[in-house]
Amino acid sequence: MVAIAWGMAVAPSRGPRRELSHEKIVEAGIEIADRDGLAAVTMQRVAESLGFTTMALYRYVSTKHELLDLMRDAAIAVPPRKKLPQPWREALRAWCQVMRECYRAHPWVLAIPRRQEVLLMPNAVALVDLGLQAMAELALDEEQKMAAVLTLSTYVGAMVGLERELAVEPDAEYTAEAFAALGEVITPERFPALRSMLLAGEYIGGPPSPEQGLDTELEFGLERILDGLERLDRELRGSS
Amino acid sequence: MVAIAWGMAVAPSRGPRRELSHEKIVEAGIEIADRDGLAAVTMQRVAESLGFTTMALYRYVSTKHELLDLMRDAAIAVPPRKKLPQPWREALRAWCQVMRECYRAHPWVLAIPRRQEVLLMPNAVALVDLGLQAMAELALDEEQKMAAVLTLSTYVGAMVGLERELAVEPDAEYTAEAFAALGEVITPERFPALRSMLLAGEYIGGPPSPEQGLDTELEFGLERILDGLERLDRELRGSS
DNA sequence: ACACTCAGCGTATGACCTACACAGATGAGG
DNA sequence: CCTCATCTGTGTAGGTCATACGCTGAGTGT
Repeated sequence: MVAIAWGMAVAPSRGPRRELSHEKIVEAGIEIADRDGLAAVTMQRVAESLGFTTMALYRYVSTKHELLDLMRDAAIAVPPRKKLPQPWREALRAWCQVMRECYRAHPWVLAIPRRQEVLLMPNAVALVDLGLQAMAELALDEEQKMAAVLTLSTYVGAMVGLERELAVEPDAEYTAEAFAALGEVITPERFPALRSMLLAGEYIGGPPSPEQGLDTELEFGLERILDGLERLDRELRGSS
Repeated sequence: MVAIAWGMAVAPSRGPRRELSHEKIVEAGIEIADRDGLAAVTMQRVAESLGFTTMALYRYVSTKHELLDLMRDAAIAVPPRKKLPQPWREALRAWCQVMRECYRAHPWVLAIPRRQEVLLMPNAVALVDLGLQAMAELALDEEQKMAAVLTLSTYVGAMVGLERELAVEPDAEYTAEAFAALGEVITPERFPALRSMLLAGEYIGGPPSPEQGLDTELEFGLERILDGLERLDRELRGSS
């Protein structure tokens, strides 16, 4: 499966000529997911959008989940030879921006459960590499850099994921009246810290978020993490 | 649905006595999810584990997803009157620890797609409140505190979620040999930063992770975020 | 030329969620 | 105390999915 993603799958030479290809199938799947969401990606629908029967797909893909994995990796492709700005802080911001754009363009990616192999697929690897490049000038050791890459990518993915999940439909129960009604159960003694904020409408996904997603919040967390990395970098330099 | 979670659902007084209850159903669902994973939670199986027919559940829950939402909120209950240590940094660490334990005890929680309403359910609210309590002494304003709560909870959830996803089964393709084979496609010019680390086995989920999950990495990111908050706090105090 | 291999198709099976109608229980109002 | 609207749990049935299996015919290495 990793082999397929790297384009190393060996096409058999014996039988009839293949009319489909991994690329076509993956592309069709992505198109459907982009338009109608991951739930609409059904073996049937992918096949018929290509003009084939459902079972034809199984000559190329051993399981639906394998198709999804391939779709993910294809969807998170980084623009090749992407140049990162300087200094490292700007580079990491740009890197996070790349991921954010990927996820915003293909939000369904974040709903696909991950297995270990996906970490070895080409675009996942490329993304990690780019993150490491961004941190080239930092004084962290390799293990720390890898942990930082993981932290940032996980964080960005999770925030965009949350944003999309919450945005699926403005919920009928998530209104000002509902907030007010909750004022009765959200008593000061049970929820000392939260009560005032909730009544003021200051709550997750409340204003100003509805329009702009969780952009402000994502930005906030991102800057904290970068600050944290900066401090670590300084400490490591200082002690050497 | 939010009403059900808050125990404010009005039981009708007209018909036959109810033999089931939301609590029993949710509990049965949790038990199955804990034992066999979220995929095993099927209306049929929940019902039969209680000795009823599938359709009986729909008198209490309008949709399977509603049951899952209720299960989540029930599963993330914080020990009541949980005391947080001092100072704020220790408090936030403890808060994250609480979440981590929740997610480790009920990993399936992280696989349930979230809708806006879930943010209004009692234990979700309690968790936010606890996070805010932990930050009481910080100089951040309310919006910043809320963003910090969101950042930390999202981050911890995502890391534990990733950990569980990757741990489902040690993948057959994720071995030392596979790494070596990838050495051929992971060329220095395409992946300048990564190559040496990959060959040294220093990669996400590689050693020392297999045994201990992503604990080290989670800890790393957490400390960076806390450092970032500390810096922001200092800046806000300094400029006042 | 032959035999083996493989592509795409049709059919079938077994989960699963959930809509709908039914029979009996139960309590509110006269 | 009677009556009837209301609600409970049940049985059935329909629709959607993933995918196993066997078939036909195409193309290739020997």
